[in-house]
Amino acid sequence: MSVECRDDIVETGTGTGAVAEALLGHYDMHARDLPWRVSPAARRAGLKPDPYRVWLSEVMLQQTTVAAVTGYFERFTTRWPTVEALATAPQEDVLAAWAGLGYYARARNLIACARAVTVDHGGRFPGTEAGLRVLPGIGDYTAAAVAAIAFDEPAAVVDANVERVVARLFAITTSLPAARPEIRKHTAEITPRERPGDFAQAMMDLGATICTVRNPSCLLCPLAPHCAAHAQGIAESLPVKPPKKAKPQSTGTAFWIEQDGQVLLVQRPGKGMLGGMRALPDDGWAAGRNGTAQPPVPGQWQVIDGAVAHVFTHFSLELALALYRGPQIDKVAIENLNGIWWPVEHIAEAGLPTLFAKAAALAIQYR
DNA sequence: AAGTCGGGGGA
DNA sequence: TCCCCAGACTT
Repeated sequence: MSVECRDDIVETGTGTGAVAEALLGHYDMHARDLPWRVSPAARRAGLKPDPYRVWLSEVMLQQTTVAAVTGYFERFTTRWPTVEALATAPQEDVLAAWAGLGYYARARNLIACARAVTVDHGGRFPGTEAGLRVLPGIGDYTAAAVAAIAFDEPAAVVDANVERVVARLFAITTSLPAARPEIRKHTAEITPRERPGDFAQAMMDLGATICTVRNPSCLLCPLAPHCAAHAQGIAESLPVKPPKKAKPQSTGTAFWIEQDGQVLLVQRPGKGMLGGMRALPDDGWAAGRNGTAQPPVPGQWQVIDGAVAHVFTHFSLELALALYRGPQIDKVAIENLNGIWWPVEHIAEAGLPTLFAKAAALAIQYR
């Protein structure tokens, strides 16, 4: 029996492997300065990240870029500095603060998770990956990330950046998602017992700044000597992804009913598209389905066709805007249909999702 | 395994 | 335009 010794395969165990060593050395010099991050220097001096801030940032960052999250993170942590503060906030306030960030189930789960941590765990996040994993809105990735970054667990943190870096490091040509188990196994192999949180963040920094989807900067990459895809000249082609499906086009109408300086809003159903969010009344458009164009009340309407074009994850929407032109409406009767009369001057604080914020901005021009 | 669920930034 | 992003959850 022979033993092959390769410096690009890192042993599991107590030591820091060659990949982790090279990566952490680079991270110590080039870590991004992010609002939720404890710098590697501060971290090594003993400063621990606040699990609440780590968790909040990770949930906000799910399928969302750093640039989009930064402002939201600052506003949330200023307004709700602790998990208990967030847990006791009214749901509508949290959803309104989340407006524009997208994937609103995250906000609903954020509240549920904050309340579970406060009520069931005395305000302290579970310190293990398994303990975190069962909380609302915390999946495989987020459980591993919080465990590693906030609690120093050597968890395998696999996000889209790590998938790309690892697929290239090991020249994995199996297409996603079939390659995921293999990627996870290799990630676990190269994750060090020392500084697992910095390692995870370093991998994500690398994916975001050097090991990019297109035009990776292999000449600047600290892992290039260990990278099988780079050696084969196939880095940019990995990971292999399945072809994506075409997006159907839907049409719908949103309705602007304004009286006495107030506009009629509704709260959308708690699940599904834009669930729980305040919105303009609409005609029931949905994924791959057109709305009826039927107004919620009879009367005279001015219709602006093609007012808003908006692209969702799995379909595109062309939204018409219908402006109510009278006669006078019984406002109390409308309220009984779950309507909310909102001052137009303060529409920005209604927390409308971007689609309806666009429609509202146009309506205000035409009123 | 496939579908649902936002929005914006970069090329 | 197209592509992707610190994914989770449901069916």
